[in-house]
Amino acid sequence: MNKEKAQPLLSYISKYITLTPEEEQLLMSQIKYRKFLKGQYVIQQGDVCKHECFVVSGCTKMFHVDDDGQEHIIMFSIENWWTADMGSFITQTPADYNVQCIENTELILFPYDIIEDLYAKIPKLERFFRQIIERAFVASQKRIIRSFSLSAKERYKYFSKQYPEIEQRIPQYMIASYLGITKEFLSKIKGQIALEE
Amino acid sequence: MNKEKAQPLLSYISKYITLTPEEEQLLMSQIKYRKFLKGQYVIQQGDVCKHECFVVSGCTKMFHVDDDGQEHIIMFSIENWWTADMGSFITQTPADYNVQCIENTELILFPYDIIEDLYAKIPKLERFFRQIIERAFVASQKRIIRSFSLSAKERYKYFSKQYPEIEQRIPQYMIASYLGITKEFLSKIKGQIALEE
DNA sequence: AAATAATGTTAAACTAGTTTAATTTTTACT
DNA sequence: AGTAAAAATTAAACTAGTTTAACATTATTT
Repeated sequence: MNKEKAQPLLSYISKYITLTPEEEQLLMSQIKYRKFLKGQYVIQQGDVCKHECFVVSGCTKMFHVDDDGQEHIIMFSIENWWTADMGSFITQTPADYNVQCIENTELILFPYDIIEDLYAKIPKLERFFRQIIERAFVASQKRIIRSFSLSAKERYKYFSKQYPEIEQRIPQYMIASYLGITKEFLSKIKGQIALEE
Repeated sequence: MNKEKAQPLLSYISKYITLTPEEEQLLMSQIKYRKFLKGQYVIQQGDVCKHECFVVSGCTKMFHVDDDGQEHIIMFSIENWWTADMGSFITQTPADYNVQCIENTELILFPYDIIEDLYAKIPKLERFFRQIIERAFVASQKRIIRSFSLSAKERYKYFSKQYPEIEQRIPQYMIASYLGITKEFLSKIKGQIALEE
Protein backbone atom coordinates (compact mmCIF):
# COMPACT_ATOMS: atom_id res chain seq x y z
CA MET A 1 0.00 0.00 0.00
CA ASN A 2 0.82 3.61 -0.62
CA LYS A 3 2.88 5.36 2.04
CA GLU A 4 1.02 8.64 2.01
CA LYS A 5 -2.26 7.03 3.02
CA ALA A 6 -0.51 5.04 5.74
CA GLN A 7 0.86 8.13 7.44
CA PRO A 8 -1.61 8.12 10.36
CA LEU A 9 -0.78 4.47 11.04
CA LEU A 10 2.98 5.07 10.86
CA SER A 11 2.88 7.93 13.29
CA TYR A 12 0.66 5.91 15.58
CA ILE A 13 3.11 3.00 15.51
CA SER A 14 6.03 5.32 16.15
CA LYS A 15 4.58 6.15 19.57
CA TYR A 16 5.32 2.58 20.61
CA ILE A 17 8.27 1.35 18.55
CA THR A 18 10.80 2.60 16.00
CA LEU A 19 10.87 0.83 12.66
CA THR A 20 13.84 0.92 10.31
CA PRO A 21 13.09 2.07 6.72
CA GLU A 22 13.37 -1.56 5.57
CA GLU A 23 10.94 -2.78 8.20
CA GLU A 24 8.56 0.00 7.34
CA GLN A 25 8.73 -0.99 3.70
CA LEU A 26 8.13 -4.64 4.48
CA LEU A 27 5.12 -3.71 6.58
CA MET A 28 3.78 -1.48 3.83
CA SER A 29 4.03 -4.27 1.31
CA GLN A 30 1.84 -6.55 3.42
CA ILE A 31 -1.01 -4.39 4.66
CA LYS A 32 -4.02 -3.21 2.67
CA TYR A 33 -5.92 0.02 2.41
CA ARG A 34 -9.66 0.08 1.85
CA LYS A 35 -12.50 2.56 1.77
CA PHE A 36 -15.99 1.78 3.07
CA LEU A 37 -19.21 3.71 2.67
CA LYS A 38 -21.50 4.57 5.54
CA GLY A 39 -23.61 1.51 6.29
CA GLN A 40 -21.15 -1.04 4.88
CA TYR A 41 -20.11 -4.02 6.96
CA VAL A 42 -16.44 -4.68 7.66
CA ILE A 43 -17.19 -7.91 9.52
CA GLN A 44 -20.41 -9.89 9.77
CA GLN A 45 -21.48 -12.13 12.62
CA GLY A 46 -20.95 -15.71 11.42
CA ASP A 47 -18.10 -14.96 9.02
CA VAL A 48 -14.50 -15.56 9.99
CA CYS A 49 -12.68 -12.33 10.79
CA LYS A 50 -9.73 -12.07 8.39
CA HIS A 51 -8.25 -8.72 9.38
CA GLU A 52 -7.33 -6.49 12.24
CA CYS A 53 -8.34 -3.01 11.15
CA PHE A 54 -6.85 0.37 11.91
CA VAL A 55 -9.18 3.32 11.41
CA VAL A 56 -7.58 6.08 9.33
CA SER A 57 -10.74 8.17 9.12
CA GLY A 58 -14.44 7.74 9.78
CA CYS A 59 -16.18 5.73 12.46
CA THR A 60 -17.33 2.15 12.99
CA LYS A 61 -19.49 0.40 15.53
CA MET A 62 -18.96 -3.14 16.69
CA PHE A 63 -22.12 -4.87 17.88
CA HIS A 64 -23.65 -8.19 18.75
CA VAL A 65 -27.15 -9.28 17.84
CA ASP A 66 -28.51 -11.51 20.59
CA ASP A 67 -31.03 -14.35 20.39
CA ASP A 68 -33.95 -11.93 20.79
CA GLY A 69 -32.69 -9.91 17.82
CA GLN A 70 -31.54 -7.08 20.05
CA GLU A 71 -28.44 -5.15 19.08
CA HIS A 72 -25.74 -4.46 21.69
CA ILE A 73 -22.93 -2.08 20.80
CA ILE A 74 -19.58 -3.16 22.22
CA MET A 75 -17.42 -0.32 20.97
CA PHE A 76 -17.07 2.56 18.59
CA SER A 77 -13.81 3.09 16.70
CA ILE A 78 -12.75 6.44 15.34
CA GLU A 79 -9.45 7.72 13.90
CA ASN A 80 -6.41 5.98 15.39
CA TRP A 81 -8.38 3.15 16.94
CA TRP A 82 -8.57 -0.50 16.05
CA THR A 83 -11.46 -2.76 15.29
CA ALA A 84 -11.82 -6.51 14.72
CA ASP A 85 -13.54 -9.48 16.26
CA MET A 86 -10.40 -10.52 18.10
CA GLY A 87 -11.90 -13.84 19.22
CA SER A 88 -12.75 -14.80 15.66
CA PHE A 89 -9.44 -13.47 14.36
CA ILE A 90 -7.16 -15.39 16.69
CA THR A 91 -9.05 -18.67 16.45
CA GLN A 92 -10.27 -18.25 12.84
CA THR A 93 -13.77 -19.31 13.84
CA PRO A 94 -17.07 -17.55 13.04
CA ALA A 95 -17.42 -14.04 14.44
CA ASP A 96 -19.83 -13.20 17.28
CA TYR A 97 -19.84 -9.56 16.32
CA ASN A 98 -20.55 -7.25 13.42
CA VAL A 99 -18.50 -4.22 12.52
CA GLN A 100 -20.38 -1.63 10.50
CA CYS A 101 -19.35 1.81 9.31
CA ILE A 102 -21.48 4.62 10.68
CA GLU A 103 -19.63 7.16 8.53
CA ASN A 104 -17.65 6.79 5.33
CA THR A 105 -14.53 5.14 6.64
CA GLU A 106 -10.94 4.47 5.56
CA LEU A 107 -9.29 1.41 7.04
CA ILE A 108 -5.87 -0.21 6.96
CA LEU A 109 -6.18 -3.97 7.11
CA PHE A 110 -3.69 -6.40 8.67
CA PRO A 111 -4.50 -9.77 7.07
CA TYR A 112 -4.48 -12.89 9.23
CA ASP A 113 -2.40 -14.82 6.70
CA ILE A 114 0.60 -12.59 6.97
CA ILE A 115 0.53 -11.37 10.54
CA GLU A 116 2.42 -14.27 12.14
CA ASP A 117 5.05 -14.04 9.45
CA LEU A 118 5.31 -10.32 10.03
CA TYR A 119 5.83 -10.86 13.75
CA ALA A 120 8.64 -13.31 12.96
CA LYS A 121 10.33 -10.88 10.58
CA ILE A 122 9.77 -7.80 12.74
CA PRO A 123 9.69 -8.84 16.41
CA LYS A 124 9.14 -5.22 17.40
CA LEU A 125 5.73 -5.46 15.78
CA GLU A 126 4.81 -8.24 18.13
CA ARG A 127 5.78 -5.96 21.00
CA PHE A 128 3.64 -3.23 19.48
CA PHE A 129 0.57 -5.43 19.25
CA ARG A 130 1.15 -6.86 22.70
CA GLN A 131 1.07 -3.36 24.11
CA ILE A 132 -2.04 -2.41 22.16
CA ILE A 133 -3.89 -5.43 23.41
CA GLU A 134 -2.75 -4.93 26.98
CA ARG A 135 -4.33 -1.51 26.88
CA ALA A 136 -7.48 -2.77 25.25
CA PHE A 137 -7.78 -5.42 27.92
CA VAL A 138 -7.34 -2.90 30.72
CA ALA A 139 -10.00 -0.66 29.20
CA SER A 140 -12.35 -3.59 28.86
CA GLN A 141 -11.96 -4.63 32.49
CA LYS A 142 -12.58 -1.09 33.64
CA ARG A 143 -15.76 -1.08 31.64
CA ILE A 144 -16.98 -4.19 33.43
CA ILE A 145 -16.42 -2.48 36.77
CA ARG A 146 -18.29 0.59 35.61
CA SER A 147 -21.19 -1.49 34.39
CA PHE A 148 -21.54 -2.98 37.88
CA SER A 149 -20.66 -0.10 40.15
CA LEU A 150 -22.18 2.89 38.38
CA SER A 151 -25.81 3.78 37.68
CA ALA A 152 -26.91 4.45 34.11
CA LYS A 153 -26.72 8.19 34.72
CA GLU A 154 -23.18 7.95 36.05
CA ARG A 155 -22.12 5.76 33.14
CA TYR A 156 -23.53 8.27 30.69
CA LYS A 157 -21.75 11.16 32.39
CA TYR A 158 -18.50 9.21 32.32
CA PHE A 159 -18.92 8.45 28.63
CA SER A 160 -19.73 11.97 27.62
CA LYS A 161 -16.81 13.36 29.62
CA GLN A 162 -14.38 10.72 28.36
CA TYR A 163 -15.38 10.74 24.69
CA PRO A 164 -16.92 14.12 23.86
CA GLU A 165 -15.84 13.84 20.19
CA ILE A 166 -17.57 10.50 19.83
CA GLU A 167 -20.75 11.74 21.44
CA GLN A 168 -21.00 14.53 18.87
CA ARG A 169 -20.78 12.17 15.93
CA ILE A 170 -23.07 9.39 16.97
CA PRO A 171 -26.85 9.15 17.26
CA GLN A 172 -28.10 8.99 20.81
CA TYR A 173 -29.82 5.65 20.43
CA MET A 174 -26.46 4.06 19.65
CA ILE A 175 -24.95 5.58 22.75
CA ALA A 176 -27.80 4.11 24.76
CA SER A 177 -27.01 0.70 23.30
CA TYR A 178 -23.32 1.13 24.17
CA LEU A 179 -24.27 2.05 27.73
CA GLY A 180 -26.55 -0.95 28.01
CA ILE A 181 -29.80 0.98 28.44
CA THR A 182 -32.82 1.81 26.29
CA LYS A 183 -32.90 4.94 24.18
CA GLU A 184 -35.99 6.10 26.08
CA PHE A 185 -34.20 5.90 29.39
CA LEU A 186 -31.16 7.75 28.07
CA SER A 187 -33.48 10.48 26.89
CA LYS A 188 -34.95 10.69 30.40
CA ILE A 189 -31.48 10.80 31.97
CA LYS A 190 -30.43 13.65 29.71
CA GLY A 191 -33.56 15.53 30.72
CA GLN A 192 -32.66 15.07 34.38
CA ILE A 193 -29.09 16.21 33.84
CA ALA A 194 -30.29 19.31 32.01
CA LEU A 195 -32.41 20.20 35.07
CA GLU A 196 -29.51 19.64 37.48
CA GLU A 197 -27.50 22.43 35.86
CA MET B 1 13.33 -20.67 41.58
CA ASN B 2 13.17 -24.43 41.91
CA LYS B 3 12.15 -26.36 38.82
CA GLU B 4 9.94 -28.88 40.53
CA LYS B 5 7.58 -26.23 41.85
CA ALA B 6 7.49 -24.53 38.46
CA GLN B 7 6.29 -27.65 36.67
CA PRO B 8 2.66 -26.50 36.28
CA LEU B 9 3.88 -23.23 34.76
CA LEU B 10 6.29 -24.95 32.39
CA SER B 11 3.69 -27.33 31.07
CA TYR B 12 1.26 -24.44 30.71
CA ILE B 13 3.83 -22.45 28.71
CA SER B 14 4.59 -25.46 26.54
CA LYS B 15 1.03 -25.36 25.18
CA TYR B 16 1.92 -22.08 23.47
CA ILE B 17 5.67 -22.08 22.78
CA THR B 18 8.68 -24.38 23.03
CA LEU B 19 11.59 -23.16 25.15
CA THR B 20 15.14 -24.49 24.82
CA PRO B 21 16.72 -25.77 28.05
CA GLU B 22 18.83 -22.59 28.23
CA GLU B 23 15.80 -20.36 27.84
CA GLU B 24 13.96 -22.36 30.45
CA GLN B 25 16.86 -21.93 32.83
CA LEU B 26 17.06 -18.22 32.22
CA LEU B 27 13.35 -17.90 32.88
CA MET B 28 13.64 -19.94 36.09
CA SER B 29 16.41 -17.71 37.36
CA GLN B 30 14.22 -14.62 37.04
CA ILE B 31 10.83 -15.62 38.39
CA LYS B 32 9.84 -16.06 42.02
CA TYR B 33 7.77 -18.57 43.91
CA ARG B 34 5.67 -17.54 46.88
CA LYS B 35 3.08 -19.04 49.22
CA PHE B 36 0.12 -17.07 50.57
CA LEU B 37 -2.34 -17.95 53.29
CA LYS B 38 -6.10 -17.68 52.92
CA GLY B 39 -7.03 -14.05 53.47
CA GLN B 40 -3.67 -12.58 52.46
CA TYR B 41 -3.48 -9.83 49.88
CA VAL B 42 -1.33 -10.24 46.79
CA ILE B 43 -2.10 -6.72 45.54
CA GLN B 44 -3.79 -3.83 47.33
CA GLN B 45 -5.77 -1.02 45.74
CA GLY B 46 -3.50 2.04 45.79
CA ASP B 47 -0.20 0.15 45.66
CA VAL B 48 1.70 -0.27 42.40
CA CYS B 49 1.36 -3.77 40.99
CA LYS B 50 4.88 -5.21 40.72
CA HIS B 51 4.13 -8.71 39.41
CA GLU B 52 2.11 -10.74 37.02
CA CYS B 53 1.10 -13.83 38.93
CA PHE B 54 0.54 -17.39 37.79
CA VAL B 55 -1.56 -19.53 40.12
CA VAL B 56 0.07 -22.89 40.85
CA SER B 57 -2.51 -23.92 43.44
CA GLY B 58 -5.28 -22.29 45.44
CA CYS B 59 -7.65 -19.52 44.46
CA THR B 60 -7.68 -15.73 44.42
CA LYS B 61 -10.31 -13.08 43.88
CA MET B 62 -9.66 -9.75 42.22
CA PHE B 63 -12.03 -7.01 43.33
CA HIS B 64 -12.60 -3.29 43.34
CA VAL B 65 -13.96 -1.30 46.25
CA ASP B 66 -16.07 1.56 44.96
CA ASP B 67 -16.72 4.99 46.45
CA ASP B 68 -19.66 3.65 48.47
CA GLY B 69 -17.41 1.00 49.99
CA GLN B 70 -19.04 -1.75 47.96
CA GLU B 71 -16.93 -4.65 46.77
CA HIS B 72 -17.15 -5.80 43.15
CA ILE B 73 -15.42 -9.01 42.14
CA ILE B 74 -13.85 -8.85 38.70
CA MET B 75 -12.44 -12.34 38.46
CA PHE B 76 -11.45 -15.47 40.28
CA SER B 77 -8.17 -17.21 39.46
CA ILE B 78 -7.58 -20.88 40.15
CA GLU B 79 -4.81 -23.27 39.08
CA ASN B 80 -3.29 -22.37 35.69
CA TRP B 81 -4.77 -18.90 35.59
CA TRP B 82 -3.17 -15.50 35.89
CA THR B 83 -3.85 -12.59 38.13
CA ALA B 84 -2.55 -9.02 38.32
CA ASP B 85 -3.83 -5.49 38.01
CA MET B 86 -2.71 -5.24 34.42
CA GLY B 87 -3.43 -1.50 34.22
CA SER B 88 -1.26 -0.79 37.22
CA PHE B 89 1.41 -3.22 36.06
CA ILE B 90 1.91 -1.81 32.59
CA THR B 91 1.84 1.83 33.63
CA GLN B 92 3.36 1.35 37.12
CA THR B 93 0.70 3.55 38.67
CA PRO B 94 -1.46 2.79 41.73
CA ALA B 95 -3.74 -0.22 41.40
CA ASP B 96 -7.53 0.08 41.12
CA TYR B 97 -8.00 -3.48 42.29
CA ASN B 98 -7.19 -5.81 45.14
CA VAL B 99 -6.15 -9.42 44.77
CA GLN B 100 -6.81 -11.54 47.83
CA CYS B 101 -6.39 -15.27 48.40
CA ILE B 102 -9.59 -17.08 49.23
CA GLU B 103 -7.68 -20.31 49.81
CA ASN B 104 -4.07 -20.98 50.71
CA THR B 105 -2.39 -20.21 47.42
CA GLU B 106 0.93 -20.82 45.66
CA LEU B 107 1.94 -18.25 43.08
CA ILE B 108 4.74 -17.78 40.59
CA LEU B 109 5.60 -14.12 40.21
CA PHE B 110 6.93 -12.38 37.09
CA PRO B 111 8.52 -9.15 38.37
CA TYR B 112 8.02 -5.95 36.41
CA ASP B 113 11.72 -5.07 36.53
CA ILE B 114 12.82 -8.10 34.57
CA ILE B 115 9.96 -8.75 32.21
CA GLU B 116 10.99 -6.41 29.41
CA ASP B 117 14.52 -7.75 29.56
CA LEU B 118 13.14 -11.28 29.45
CA TYR B 119 11.10 -10.43 26.35
CA ALA B 120 14.25 -9.10 24.71
CA LYS B 121 16.26 -12.22 25.53
CA ILE B 122 13.45 -14.68 24.76
CA PRO B 123 11.21 -13.19 22.06
CA LYS B 124 9.07 -16.31 22.18
CA LEU B 125 7.98 -15.25 25.66
CA GLU B 126 6.63 -12.05 24.25
CA ARG B 127 4.60 -14.12 21.82
CA PHE B 128 3.38 -16.23 24.71
CA PHE B 129 2.19 -13.24 26.69
CA ARG B 130 0.66 -11.64 23.65
CA GLN B 131 -1.45 -14.73 23.14
CA ILE B 132 -2.44 -14.95 26.79
CA ILE B 133 -3.60 -11.36 26.79
CA GLU B 134 -5.45 -11.72 23.51
CA ARG B 135 -7.48 -14.48 25.09
CA ALA B 136 -8.05 -12.53 28.27
CA PHE B 137 -9.26 -9.59 26.21
CA VAL B 138 -11.66 -11.75 24.23
CA ALA B 139 -13.07 -13.25 27.43
CA SER B 140 -13.48 -9.80 28.92
CA GLN B 141 -15.40 -8.49 25.92
CA LYS B 142 -17.69 -11.47 25.99
CA ARG B 143 -18.41 -10.78 29.60
CA ILE B 144 -19.47 -7.24 28.75
CA ILE B 145 -21.92 -8.59 26.21
CA ARG B 146 -23.32 -11.07 28.70
CA SER B 147 -23.74 -8.36 31.28
CA PHE B 148 -25.90 -6.42 28.83
CA SER B 149 -27.78 -9.11 26.97
CA LEU B 150 -28.48 -11.69 29.67
CA SER B 151 -30.67 -11.50 32.76
CA ALA B 152 -29.16 -12.26 36.16
CA LYS B 153 -30.60 -15.77 36.06
CA GLU B 154 -29.12 -16.44 32.65
CA ARG B 155 -25.73 -15.10 33.75
CA TYR B 156 -25.77 -17.33 36.78
CA LYS B 157 -26.65 -20.39 34.71
CA TYR B 158 -23.86 -19.56 32.29
CA PHE B 159 -21.37 -19.17 35.12
CA SER B 160 -22.29 -22.38 36.85
CA LYS B 161 -22.16 -24.34 33.60
CA GLN B 162 -18.88 -22.74 32.50
CA TYR B 163 -17.04 -22.91 35.82
CA PRO B 164 -18.54 -25.74 37.87
CA GLU B 165 -15.23 -26.28 39.74
CA ILE B 166 -15.09 -22.64 40.77
CA GLU B 167 -18.69 -22.64 41.95
CA GLN B 168 -17.94 -25.53 44.31
CA ARG B 169 -15.05 -23.76 45.96
CA ILE B 170 -16.41 -20.29 46.46
CA PRO B 171 -19.05 -18.86 48.80
CA GLN B 172 -22.25 -17.89 47.10
CA TYR B 173 -22.09 -14.24 48.11
CA MET B 174 -18.85 -13.87 46.16
CA ILE B 175 -20.45 -15.39 43.10
CA ALA B 176 -23.25 -12.86 43.44
CA SER B 177 -20.69 -10.08 43.50
CA TYR B 178 -18.98 -11.49 40.41
CA LEU B 179 -22.32 -11.63 38.62
CA GLY B 180 -23.11 -8.04 39.58
CA ILE B 181 -26.14 -8.82 41.78
CA THR B 182 -26.92 -8.96 45.49
CA LYS B 183 -26.49 -12.16 47.46
CA GLU B 184 -30.19 -12.08 48.34
CA PHE B 185 -31.19 -12.01 44.72
CA LEU B 186 -28.86 -14.85 43.82
CA SER B 187 -30.42 -16.87 46.59
CA LYS B 188 -33.87 -16.17 45.10
CA ILE B 189 -32.67 -17.13 41.63
CA LYS B 190 -31.31 -20.43 42.89
CA GLY B 191 -34.66 -21.11 44.52
CA GLN B 192 -36.43 -20.49 41.21
CA ILE B 193 -34.02 -22.74 39.31
CA ALA B 194 -34.52 -25.53 41.85
CA LEU B 195 -38.30 -25.33 41.22
CA GLU B 196 -37.85 -25.38 37.43
CA GLU B 197 -36.25 -28.84 37.59
C1' DA C 1 -20.55 -29.97 73.00
C1' DA C 2 -21.32 -25.20 73.17
C1' DA C 3 -20.46 -20.86 71.33
C1' DT C 4 -19.30 -17.77 67.81
C1' DA C 5 -18.69 -16.36 63.32
C1' DA C 6 -19.64 -16.94 58.55
C1' DT C 7 -22.87 -18.00 55.05
C1' DG C 8 -27.41 -18.53 53.16
C1' DT C 9 -32.69 -17.84 53.01
C1' DT C 10 -37.12 -15.46 53.03
C1' DA C 11 -40.26 -11.82 52.43
C1' DA C 12 -42.13 -7.05 52.11
C1' DA C 13 -41.44 -2.45 50.51
C1' DC C 14 -39.03 -0.03 47.18
C1' DT C 15 -36.49 1.90 42.84
C1' DA C 16 -33.89 1.92 38.62
C1' DG C 17 -34.64 0.83 34.32
C1' DT C 18 -37.98 -1.41 30.53
C1' DT C 19 -41.95 -1.62 27.57
C1' DT C 20 -45.33 0.19 24.79
C1' DA C 21 -47.24 3.60 22.29
C1' DA C 22 -48.14 8.14 20.78
C1' DT C 23 -45.95 12.59 19.47
C1' DT C 24 -42.28 15.86 18.13
C1' DT C 25 -37.98 17.21 16.16
C1' DT C 26 -34.22 16.72 13.05
C1' DT C 27 -32.06 15.09 8.92
C1' DA C 28 -31.89 13.55 4.21
C1' DC C 29 -33.82 13.11 -0.38
C1' DT C 30 -36.21 14.55 -4.91
C1' DA D 1 -39.49 23.70 -0.60
C1' DG D 2 -41.96 19.58 0.52
C1' DT D 3 -41.98 14.90 1.83
C1' DA D 4 -40.32 10.90 3.81
C1' DA D 5 -37.36 8.73 6.90
C1' DA D 6 -34.59 8.71 11.00
C1' DA D 7 -33.89 10.16 15.61
C1' DA D 8 -35.46 11.93 20.01
C1' DT D 9 -38.99 12.91 23.64
C1' DT D 10 -42.74 12.00 26.89
C1' DA D 11 -45.54 9.45 29.92
C1' DA D 12 -48.01 5.50 32.03
C1' DA D 13 -47.88 0.75 33.33
C1' DC D 14 -44.75 -2.67 34.41
C1' DT D 15 -40.69 -5.81 36.07
C1' DA D 16 -36.08 -7.16 37.36
C1' DG D 17 -33.29 -6.45 40.83
C1' DT D 18 -32.26 -3.80 45.53
C1' DT D 19 -32.82 -2.79 50.34
C1' DT D 20 -33.74 -3.81 54.88
C1' DA D 21 -34.35 -6.76 58.39
C1' DA D 22 -35.24 -10.95 60.66
C1' DC D 23 -34.19 -15.74 60.76
C1' DA D 24 -31.91 -20.41 59.58
C1' DT D 25 -28.07 -23.15 58.50
C1' DT D 26 -23.25 -24.45 58.26
C1' DA D 27 -18.52 -24.12 59.60
C1' DT D 28 -14.90 -23.05 62.92
C1' DT D 29 -12.98 -22.42 67.35
C1' DT D 30 -12.49 -23.39 72.16
